[in-house]
Amino acid sequence: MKTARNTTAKTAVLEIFGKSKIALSHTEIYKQIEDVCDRVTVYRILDRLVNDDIVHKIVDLDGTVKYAKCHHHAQRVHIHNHAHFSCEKCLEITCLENVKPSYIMPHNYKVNNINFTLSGLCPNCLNSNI
Amino acid sequence: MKTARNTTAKTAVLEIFGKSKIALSHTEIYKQIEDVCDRVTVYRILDRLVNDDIVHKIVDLDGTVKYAKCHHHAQRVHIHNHAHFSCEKCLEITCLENVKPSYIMPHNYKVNNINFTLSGLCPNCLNSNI
DNA sequence: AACTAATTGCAACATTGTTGCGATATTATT
DNA sequence: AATAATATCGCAACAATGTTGCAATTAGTT
Ligand SMILES: [Zn+2]
Ligand SMILES: [Zn+2]
Ligand SMILES: [Zn+2]
Ligand SMILES: [Zn+2]
Repeated sequence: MKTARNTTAKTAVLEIFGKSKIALSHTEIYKQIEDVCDRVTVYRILDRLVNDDIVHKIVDLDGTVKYAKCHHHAQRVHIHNHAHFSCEKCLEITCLENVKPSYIMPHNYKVNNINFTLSGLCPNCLNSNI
Repeated sequence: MKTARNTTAKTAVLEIFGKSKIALSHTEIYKQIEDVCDRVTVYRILDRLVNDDIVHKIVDLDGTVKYAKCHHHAQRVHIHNHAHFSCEKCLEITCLENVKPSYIMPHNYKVNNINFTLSGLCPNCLNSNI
């Protein structure tokens, strides 16, 4: 049993997540705190935050990896089965916490987790497109 | 208008896709034909096959990129909106051509494409698990 | 203050994918 | 069959992203 520590770098990363409404990549996070710590440290902090269920990892349609803070509501059990929206124009990824797909699976598969990502135009880009 | 050519390398790649029931990564393909052509050639062939709608690109939950042959049925319009299954044990990715999710989106989003990937145990690994 | 273990920095490495360019091979044309 | 046009290839070099080992640092505890 290891006890997590509150380090300067970890605090900086959490502050960035607190300010952001969208999902962020390792590079985007690192650029904001390159004077605080090393690249590798950011990777390791993100790993730990994912393991501790404080942040979840999202893989975009093109393979880009991003991270977003989890919203734990009042639920005891915390599962990241919500959908994500990937804007083709501004490339932002947003959590769609309330969008949950329904589907019918063939037999003989055991589904443990799902990943549902939609792409297109986000509200911002849709409006500026008129 | 450029006319595609049938080269040795392209034929080799298509043969591999013909034999495989599951999606394949660039590396998996290249390993089978490294005496035929260069790594870069495999990348370029895959790009072209995707553009020509002969193969489709799949990004796994962990960011792994794979490719699978398209099944064009009798439909005129060809859209890759089917789901994929990613086995957590054998790591194989399978196309679930008939699984299509239904969902409700918030307003102000324009959805152009969806990516729906389920993970868990495939029929093979489920049986060998008993 | 001293101790313990989590965390960090750095360097080195691995994997995956891209680009430029001269050489080669395929296809259509004569 | 020879020629011409150009799609494709090989190679080398580069870029982006992520990982690992290990010694040094630092946070939390006693
Ligand atoms: Zn947008
Ligand atoms: Zn999310
Ligand atoms: Zn399996
Ligand atoms: Zn598929």
